[in-house]
Amino acid sequence: MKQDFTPIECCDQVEIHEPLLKIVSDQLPPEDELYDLAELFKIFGDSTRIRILFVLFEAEVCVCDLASALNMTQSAISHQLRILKQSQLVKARREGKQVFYSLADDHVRTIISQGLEHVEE
Amino acid sequence: MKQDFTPIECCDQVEIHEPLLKIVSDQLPPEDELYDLAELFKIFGDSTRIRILFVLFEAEVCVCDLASALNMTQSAISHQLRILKQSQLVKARREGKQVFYSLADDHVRTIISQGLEHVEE
DNA sequence: TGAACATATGAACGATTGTTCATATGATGG
DNA sequence: CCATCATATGAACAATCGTTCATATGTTCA
Repeated sequence: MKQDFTPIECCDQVEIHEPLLKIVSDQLPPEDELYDLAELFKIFGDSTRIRILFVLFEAEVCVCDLASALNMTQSAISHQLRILKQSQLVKARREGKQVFYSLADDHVRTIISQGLEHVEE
Repeated sequence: MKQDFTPIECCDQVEIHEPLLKIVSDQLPPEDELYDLAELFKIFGDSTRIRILFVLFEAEVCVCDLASALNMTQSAISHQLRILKQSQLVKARREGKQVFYSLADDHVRTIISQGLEHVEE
């Protein structure tokens, strides 16, 4: 998005180009919403985080169990949990020394299962 | 995913840990499916590609019009279209000098609108 | 209070990503 | 065939990302 906006006709086809620009400006969600949307999908775009979410589909789990279940270091899991929490996909509850994580809401399930459908074709 | 798997009890809580490992191995999709899933979401995790898809929600559009509508260089758009096409999210149709792109199927719409719902809260 | 355990976090590193620039490929019309 | 337009692509670069390592914070129990 470096280039300045210039309403130049493209492809020498003024009659296609003009209504297109109108459609785009009418239908495109605002810039910050598009950014947030991309940001959300970016979270799902890592298989460690996906695996964490799949475990949380089944149960509320502490960091240490997540690490051992997914066979990764506590640190790596903790870093990823922070990202998931910041994006409101996951919530944390402390119980003594341990912190238990669970899904923040059910959108996550829906989004991921839609993705799975596409992948499984 | 560097660490070797060792079935060590975690958090000194054998009674929690054991069934968890079972759940994980029973419910977790196979490794390659999780990878594909993450790979799919990675595609949506860029606002340029999201914007391209939003335009394609409305119409079949040639590269050059996409570039001017989204105010980006033809090269940048073309690179991104290649990624979208490789992931089967978009298909291409040549008509003379121009190449028109459109959505490959309707999963894309569903996935993105699910994402939007989450973001708009 | 101090040792032991669970979790969080900052810095550093290699790996991946998106854009730009230059150029190649492909199609059309003269 | 050649010039021109539309698109594709490879190399290069800065920016971002995920993991590791070392260490800090927070909690429990003796």
